[in-house]
Amino acid sequence: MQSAAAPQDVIFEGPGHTGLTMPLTGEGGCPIREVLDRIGDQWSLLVLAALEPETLRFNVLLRRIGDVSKQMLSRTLRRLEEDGFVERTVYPEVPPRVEYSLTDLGRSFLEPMRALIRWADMHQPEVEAARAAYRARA
Amino acid sequence: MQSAAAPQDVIFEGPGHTGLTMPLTGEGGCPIREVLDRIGDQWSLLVLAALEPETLRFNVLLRRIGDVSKQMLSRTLRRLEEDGFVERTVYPEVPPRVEYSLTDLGRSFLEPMRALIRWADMHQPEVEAARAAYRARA
DNA sequence: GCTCCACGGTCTACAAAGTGGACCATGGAA
DNA sequence: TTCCATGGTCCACTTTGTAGACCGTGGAGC
Repeated sequence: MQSAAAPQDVIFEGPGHTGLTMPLTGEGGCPIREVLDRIGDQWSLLVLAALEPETLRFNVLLRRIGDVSKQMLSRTLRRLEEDGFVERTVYPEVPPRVEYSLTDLGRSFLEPMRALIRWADMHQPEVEAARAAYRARA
Repeated sequence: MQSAAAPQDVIFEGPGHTGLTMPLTGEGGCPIREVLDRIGDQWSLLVLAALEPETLRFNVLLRRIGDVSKQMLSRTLRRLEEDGFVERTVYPEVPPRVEYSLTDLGRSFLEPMRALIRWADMHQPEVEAARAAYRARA
């Protein structure tokens, strides 16, 4: 539901894109906040990226990412499962085997993410330069 | 610098995009982590969006976003300034006036962000459905 | 038979990060 | 004289994340 723009709403529109009018505050549904709720945490994005090429088990994922704690990985995966980004399959064997894989929704989410990652990769030198300039000023 | 792919590296590549090979771990420069360092926090993205249409003063920004604390807004702005996304201009008046505006770098960053926000807007129903299904299963 | 390991987690202290509100100096308006 | 607004910082408190112990099961090695 796309309601009329309130005075303080942001009209987030750009070349070649459909315009998007939205509030910034938490009360109404703000798409930016939606995005942040999904990927704004430390780990979700890394998990999705790790699962992109292949289905992985819990402990493999843990080692692949490296510095995530079991608890956070567990939570992150549950939230991603809840939101329909990731599918969890339990094989009732001993020792237990649990596999995580991307759903179509999760896969489609990575599409726009790629653009963002490429941006970061391309503009990293500019960011570094800005930081150096800032340190020099201060 | 784009080094050769280690076995556990993710080859993050998609239709119509330049491939990107990267580690997921924190040691090497992982572009995903770069992105997260920049926008992964609660507020940076909202600040950038708020500043997109117009230059704003500190307290206006504070009220516009609504539920950000002074401290966090202050920190967020300083970090964005440091990274070259935002420009800070102080007018030596009384009471003090400080204005924040986007730099070209900041503006260019919002470009790929738009795609992500549109994704969130478009796929929100699917996410809701996934959540409902999850609750029903549980 | 006895010990040890791997599996996918959860639980529990502890540490780090975020919050809301008080506080600062200044000058203009009421 | 009192009060407000400015752009912050500082402090106590709460929330969030971390590292590591722990769980039950079964198979491998001794």
